[in-house]
Amino acid sequence: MSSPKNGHPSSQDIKVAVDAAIFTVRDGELRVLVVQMKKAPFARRWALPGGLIGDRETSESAVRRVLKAETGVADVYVEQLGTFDNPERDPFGRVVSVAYVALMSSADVALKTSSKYADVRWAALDGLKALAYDHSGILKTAAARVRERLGYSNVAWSLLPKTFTLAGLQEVYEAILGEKMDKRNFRKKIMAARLVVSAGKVLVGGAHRPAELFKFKTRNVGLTSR
Amino acid sequence: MSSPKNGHPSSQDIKVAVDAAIFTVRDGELRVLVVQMKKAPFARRWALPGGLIGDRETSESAVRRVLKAETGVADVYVEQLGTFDNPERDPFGRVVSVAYVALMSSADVALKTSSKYADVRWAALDGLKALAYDHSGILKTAAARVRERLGYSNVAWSLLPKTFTLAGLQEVYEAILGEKMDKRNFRKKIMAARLVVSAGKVLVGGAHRPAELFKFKTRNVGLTSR
DNA sequence: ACAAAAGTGTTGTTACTACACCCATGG
DNA sequence: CCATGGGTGTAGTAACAACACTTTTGT
Repeated sequence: MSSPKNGHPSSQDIKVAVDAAIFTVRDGELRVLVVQMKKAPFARRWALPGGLIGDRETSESAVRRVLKAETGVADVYVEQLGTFDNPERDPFGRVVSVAYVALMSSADVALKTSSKYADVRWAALDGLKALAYDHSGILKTAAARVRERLGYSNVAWSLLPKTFTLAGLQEVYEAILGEKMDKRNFRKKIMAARLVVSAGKVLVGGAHRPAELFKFKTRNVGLTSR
Repeated sequence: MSSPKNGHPSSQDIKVAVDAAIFTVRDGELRVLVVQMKKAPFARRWALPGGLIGDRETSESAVRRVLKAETGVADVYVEQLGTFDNPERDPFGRVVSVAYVALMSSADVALKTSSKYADVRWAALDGLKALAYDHSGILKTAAARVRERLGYSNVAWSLLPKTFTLAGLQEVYEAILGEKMDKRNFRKKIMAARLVVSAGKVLVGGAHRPAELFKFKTRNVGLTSR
């Protein structure tokens, strides 16, 4: 059960936080938003953004608050990843963290370094040194979750503008999965999944044959069966 | 991040609990362990077992502690399901609950009604009225997770004795998935998954042709690719 | 000999992989 | 007319679903 019978023993002294692994695709690769810590013992170390949740706030709204604060973007895909609660994970005291995964288009985001952090950036996953707290572990789990979701859903909508070409969509898939795909097979699979429909327009301005533009049927996250 | 820079604001007043959806297969159907509450406002209502986590304890060890207390069984499959944190979920105060799924063989369990609860039982999933707190929602998510896991892993090990017949294994699958399967296809699939190997013995005492006994190659949970 | 559960193969369908050429446009 | 990326089909293979009879034992 969630609580003892009558009132709660006030003995427990645990804080509840959220951490967010916010992904985007940039320069053809999957990147994650990391922030640079100011204070010891993590000064100059990179970490995932996060913060304590409010007394009357869900963890999901706390994540959206953090997201908004770090990126200014609101309409993104957010999914709970899991709760990390090693008692030693935070040197300042007992904090359990509910971790989330988010996906967003980096196009419309101008990262603004808040006073809270020394720096903010979109970092490639490899070449990222040990993060503060247990964030390296969270990040690893988060990246696996994104790859897993991609196949069976339309989560890619939050990484793309409203209309996009199939080649653009394929680039996103390739960036996230880290492998090249066959163009014909990719298009067949996407069409078979029926998540996407023609926008009835073509992309102009390319120096070559114009590409047909598509849009997602829905921006709600739909898991395709299974 | 998990914490503000220096020490944590003592303002936050949230408790952290665990809840466990403990499943077994009994009489050919999937059942869940529920406990009956004693005190208002949930007196006589059923709920999932759970409790607050200790200051120096992980949520997983808290769940194993609860499991041991309610069933006496220790060696079971346990998996984190997710964290439920609606601020209104607990009328006694703000409690976020880390929910877990567990699977166990009900054969070797004698449920003992602890003084903590009015009653304890293995309940079929349908015909279960609204549970206390938000436990109906947790249970629904938990059942979906078990069905999802079953296909891609050997989690069934914790539902079966050390050696078992393929017919017995199939009954477990049918109970969990709620559908009949074809015997030949089932056996092919199980053999192809290579999670199971002959124990070199046969089941005696049946009034008919003896069945070959099998065992899992490993009791660690192995996800079969994908 | 019969009742009861154990065990076993084949066929069709569907999903995925590999692979190469013509098309439409801008310059 | 050429350079560039857009767009298309087919054949082989692997995974899954449907389906019925023979075998082994106890009584």
